[in-house]
Amino acid sequence: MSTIGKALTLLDTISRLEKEAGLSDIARHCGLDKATTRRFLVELEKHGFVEQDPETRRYRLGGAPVRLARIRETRFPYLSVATPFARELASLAGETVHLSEYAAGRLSTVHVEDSQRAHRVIVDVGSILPFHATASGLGFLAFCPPKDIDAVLSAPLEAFTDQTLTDPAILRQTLSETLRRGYSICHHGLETGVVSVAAPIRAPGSTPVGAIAVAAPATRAEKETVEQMGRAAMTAARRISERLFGLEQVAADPLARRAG
Amino acid sequence: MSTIGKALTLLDTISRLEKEAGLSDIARHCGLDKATTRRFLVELEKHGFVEQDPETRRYRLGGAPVRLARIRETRFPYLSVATPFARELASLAGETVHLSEYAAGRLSTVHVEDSQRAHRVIVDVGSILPFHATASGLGFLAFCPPKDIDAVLSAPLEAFTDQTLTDPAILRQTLSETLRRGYSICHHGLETGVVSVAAPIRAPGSTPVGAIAVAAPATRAEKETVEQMGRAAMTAARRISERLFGLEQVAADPLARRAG
DNA sequence: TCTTTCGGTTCAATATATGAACCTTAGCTT
DNA sequence: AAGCTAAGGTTCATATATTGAACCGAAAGA
Repeated sequence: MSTIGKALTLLDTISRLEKEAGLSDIARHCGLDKATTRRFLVELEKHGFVEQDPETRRYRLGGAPVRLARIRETRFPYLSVATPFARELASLAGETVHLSEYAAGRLSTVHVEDSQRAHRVIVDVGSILPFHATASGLGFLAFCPPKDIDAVLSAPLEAFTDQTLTDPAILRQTLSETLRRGYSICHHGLETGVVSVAAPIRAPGSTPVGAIAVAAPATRAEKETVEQMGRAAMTAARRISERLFGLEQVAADPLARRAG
Repeated sequence: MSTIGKALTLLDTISRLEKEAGLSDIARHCGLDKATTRRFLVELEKHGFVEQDPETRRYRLGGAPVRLARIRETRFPYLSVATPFARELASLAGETVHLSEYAAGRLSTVHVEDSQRAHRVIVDVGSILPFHATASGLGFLAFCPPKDIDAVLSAPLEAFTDQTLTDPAILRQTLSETLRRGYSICHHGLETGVVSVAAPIRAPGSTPVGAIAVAAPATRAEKETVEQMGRAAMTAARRISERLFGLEQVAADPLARRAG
């Protein structure tokens, strides 16, 4: 792997640590030499991607990504467009809603609207959503071209619970159901006791860019409730997609839709 | 410079381009060889820091920084804490307000609340604020330790307008006034016709982490108005700082402030 | 006190990055 | 339509940056 790749992997590792970590800790997590780790950290720090606490000497995520994220957001306002719909969906469903975005071959959680209930599903911002074991992943993948599906299903599929689907044939069937239905359903895929539904956010006829999902405790997931949540997620996803891609088309080609 | 440094500089360059750019364009902007540029872009793309448009083959900022930024924001909620105060300040002052964060030796704009007026100052999210030529920069620097001030003032200082202060002696005086006053004032430092005021966001007795600034057209910047805006910015900065660092102390040491 | 582990550094060995030259395609000029 | 230019992308010998075992001093545990 190239040096850049290693450094960015290190950054990713840091982002996944619960809290600030020391040099040796980070080196161990990344499987890198301490000297190498240090040089990477120093370089990343120079550019603001990590920070070192001057007292504890531990390292944490820096401020540079914030600037980049804000720039991206002004050009492709995924969060600012989707968040209000996520909030609406959360209050409608009374359950935790999360938004994910596809980047670097992975689907990662970029926003969470917590349910107001005491008993609710907790989703961490920044967590990676496996394609085969989450509603978001299935809802996303179902609308991808066959080669992407093949790529995911031909890799080893981890069983996170004893009910995680790992058989490619069954998953293919689940995906085609999802495609037909318009939203995905996932029972206990990543964590036992959680049922979730999701729908992809996408330009018409194009690969999805992310997904919106509702996650509920299984005790509140009657068949009919799940269907309601699924349809609501699908509607939210469609409205977000229209706002993101419909308007962009207007901006790019004003004649396409006058007075839209 | 290390390969990592070069790659991150390239990423920074891309973030600064107005719009998506082609390979040769990017190579020229970075002063790198086309082959090198390409390898960097491929590597950055693998990790989601840049995206390539499959049609135009142009490159743009990717989604990975969004995930990192959200993680950082959950650990250090700078934007979510500061934004409401910025909005309040913007409506109070009736002028554009912007928030900046210090990272990688630079102060960069991470949020903007636009003034409602037709005639207003425009600030771009992601723009870099020079320390000597903006209210944010001066307000930040004034509260930094002397060695940081020396470092900035000993480097060449660009004159962005014919009124930009570039004389280190005068700047030192401006900084000490700012320190005494609690907020900075900058007349036509970066752009002619703009007057701005700013105050640093900081833990007590510690180096600032950013600044909040109000920017107004010079035609609306009477001496008294400027003072009012300055005091308002200072108040906003103080309240943001308390929320950020006051609460953190409580969390770290619950006995320090019971029933806060 | 002794031991271990920490953050951080050094330098010879070596793996990696580099860029001139190249290819192919797309658009423009003549 | 041929000819030209510049685009994106690739190759491979060369040059350079990366690597990691061994090292240091400090600090935390035993």
